[in-house]
Amino acid sequence: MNKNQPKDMDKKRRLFEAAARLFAEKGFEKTTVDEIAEAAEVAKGTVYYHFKGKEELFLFLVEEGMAILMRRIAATLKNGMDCRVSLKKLIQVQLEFFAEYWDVCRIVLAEAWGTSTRQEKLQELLNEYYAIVGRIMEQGIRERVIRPQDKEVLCTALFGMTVLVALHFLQKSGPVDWARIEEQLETLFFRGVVIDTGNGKLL
Amino acid sequence: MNKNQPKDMDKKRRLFEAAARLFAEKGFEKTTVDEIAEAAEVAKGTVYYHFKGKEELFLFLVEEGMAILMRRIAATLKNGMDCRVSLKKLIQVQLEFFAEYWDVCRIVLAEAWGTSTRQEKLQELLNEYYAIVGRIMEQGIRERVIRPQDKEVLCTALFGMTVLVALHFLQKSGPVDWARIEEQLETLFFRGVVIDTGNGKLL
Amino acid sequence: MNKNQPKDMDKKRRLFEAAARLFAEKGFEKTTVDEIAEAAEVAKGTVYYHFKGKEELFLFLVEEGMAILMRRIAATLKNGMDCRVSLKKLIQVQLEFFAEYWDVCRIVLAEAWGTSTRQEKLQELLNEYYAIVGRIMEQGIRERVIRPQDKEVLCTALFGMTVLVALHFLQKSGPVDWARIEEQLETLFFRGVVIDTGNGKLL
Amino acid sequence: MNKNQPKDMDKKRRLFEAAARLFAEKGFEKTTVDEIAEAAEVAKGTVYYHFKGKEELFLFLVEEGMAILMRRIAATLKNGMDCRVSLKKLIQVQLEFFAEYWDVCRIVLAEAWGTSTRQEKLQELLNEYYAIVGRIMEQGIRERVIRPQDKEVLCTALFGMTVLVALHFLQKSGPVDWARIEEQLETLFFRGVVIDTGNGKLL
DNA sequence: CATGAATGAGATTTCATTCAT
DNA sequence: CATGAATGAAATCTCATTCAT
Repeated sequence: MNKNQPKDMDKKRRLFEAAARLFAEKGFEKTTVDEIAEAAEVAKGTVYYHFKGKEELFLFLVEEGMAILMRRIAATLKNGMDCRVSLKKLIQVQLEFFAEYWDVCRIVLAEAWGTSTRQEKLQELLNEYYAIVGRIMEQGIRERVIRPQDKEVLCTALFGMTVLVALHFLQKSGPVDWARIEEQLETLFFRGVVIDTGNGKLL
Repeated sequence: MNKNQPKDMDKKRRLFEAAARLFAEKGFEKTTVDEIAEAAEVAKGTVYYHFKGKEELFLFLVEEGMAILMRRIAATLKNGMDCRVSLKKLIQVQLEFFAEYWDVCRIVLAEAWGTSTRQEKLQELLNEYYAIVGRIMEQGIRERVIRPQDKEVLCTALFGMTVLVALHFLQKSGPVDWARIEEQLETLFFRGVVIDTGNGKLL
Repeated sequence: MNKNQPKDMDKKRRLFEAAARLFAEKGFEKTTVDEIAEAAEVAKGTVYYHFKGKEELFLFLVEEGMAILMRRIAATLKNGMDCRVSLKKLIQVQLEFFAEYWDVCRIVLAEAWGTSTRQEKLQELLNEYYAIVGRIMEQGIRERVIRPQDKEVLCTALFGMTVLVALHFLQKSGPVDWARIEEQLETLFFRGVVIDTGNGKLL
Repeated sequence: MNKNQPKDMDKKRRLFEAAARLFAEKGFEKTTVDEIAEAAEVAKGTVYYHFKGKEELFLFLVEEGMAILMRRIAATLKNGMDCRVSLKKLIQVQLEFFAEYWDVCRIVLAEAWGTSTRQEKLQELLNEYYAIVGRIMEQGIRERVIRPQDKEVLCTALFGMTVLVALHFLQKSGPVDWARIEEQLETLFFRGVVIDTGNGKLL
């Protein structure tokens, strides 16, 4: 038995990847355990050997994904950083993550909006994320760099624009110019869409 | 023969309303046809008399919802309107719609991110919406009111921030101060988060 | 209201024809009342206006068909006819009938072999037919023209060969040379397949 | 681990046997999957574990049945056999098979006359059978033992008489004298019904 | 470690028939 | 005469989970 053949390679990882792809493509409910096992090229029983059930596999998936995002954010943000730099880097890290973990991202978007246990868990994970971003916003407002506004609006708006833009471009086939998108999102989030007339009036 | 008695009210409509409520409350998959029939106070067979199946009922729902949004947008935007006013009203109509048709929106949001046939239909509807918003952006850019940027980024970003903010607040129980949210989104989208220092530099 | 338009023409007859075609194509159970009504271009309720139910429509169909066959046979056979002529004419009439009422014929073949009420009724009709043919055979045996054999075997064998041959050629597309088939069946039934060696031995 | 206990006996085989019995007793449509599962002493889900659905179970059944008939025919016919012996044995094997597999035969007979996909499969199997019989007829005609006639007429006529006679007697309750029927069918097929007058004239 | 046959609760769907108009 | 919306009993099928090997 050659343990180095792809077939022998970590069945748990294969399950993880197959599940991520399928949940993203068809949603949690429409994806069957049979399909996951088949896509991962393991027997159905193996799913239940590694995970307590479909639900646990799902949570494992999402938690892993969010943990990765969190680690990346933590690695990027330094104490004492200018909040504008923090936000700039945050957008950058987010776009990178969304592009790399497209599947996890779609899963979160698709499954976060109900009231089941699973969905509450997702909300929790999102809230953890909002907490981090919220602290940056607070700092900015304290330092009078950011317009004093409702933190929750700012966090969810930033997340919403970033994630939907990323998803939109990933759904289209063809190469994506991430640098350009990042720059435009940054400008949009920092300065808005309206060209400054210099007279302080928007309209 | 009083056609206005609740019991005489079009059973199809009753089904529509029951389904919208239940799908939003519990999601498409978790809602059973039995429940829909019971909530609509019709026999189970009646669901299949009016709709080819659960799936078709769902699509009917989503199309109706999007049609309502489109009609509201069309009724609000006038030719020759300043594009800033148009955008302002767009945000307003969207938030209103999200709040009023939370249930349908949640369905759309939860089902729009995959790649199956059902989801393609939703993508199509979203693209129609983007087309309308895109025209406003183009006008603004032409009139040098809006910073020249990628239309697609602007449209999806606007939709993303609006929808995720709305969803976030609707998820939390308790009353929502929509006027405040609307104002903040407007400010954010028009002027960005960074306080203008007057010297033209962001950082 | 022009009563002469095809659409207004005898709805009962239209139902009859649609049902015959559909029962023959798909069998009794697989054919739905909706389909019959649609094919006949009448409302579903109309089926129940003219017939007590699906079962009755079926029986009406088969009885009509068998009655036609019986009438044709009665019109062809004369008292005092040579039994060989009778049998010749019987084969002829049968082939004609099978070709003309292919549908009814397929229905009988497909639905006669169970134990439900419907199928017992069919058996009854077949037995009426066998009775007539049986009388010819009896006469032939009495007159020492026909080899004395079990009447039931002779009747069912004659019916079996005629109906399956007819069906086989009707199922193939393209024109059928009925005269040739009739002649061959006659030879086969009268003289068998083996060429007479004149020495009285078959083998 | 005694594999020979009835309970250990392949559940797929138990399903097969239960289905064959029930389909023949009550017909395909009237037999429910619940009944089949109950008769086979397995859970309903087990039916769907082994077969894609009721339809597939049915086809599996018919194919098995036809395969048995084909094997029996192949085992009986030897190369170089006199074609009269071949035909004699063919009738014998067919009658034996019809008597033994009455249930499967009834299914085939009841379902073979339509034009749907299911029925096309049956037509295919019948054509295979006709091909074998056809070769015997050809041989006989070449050897001037069989009256030169349309092969198709001979094959379908032989099948038709055999099957309808068998069915007729199986339908009646009570014991059947198969030897007598076989002998009569043989005489009929070989020599026809008319007593040879020696003068070469039929009429 | 891993398997896959087996399960059964519960879902979706079908369809002959009824009935008010 | 004819309709077609409505019904509900009964059917088919799905699928997460278990468990003996």
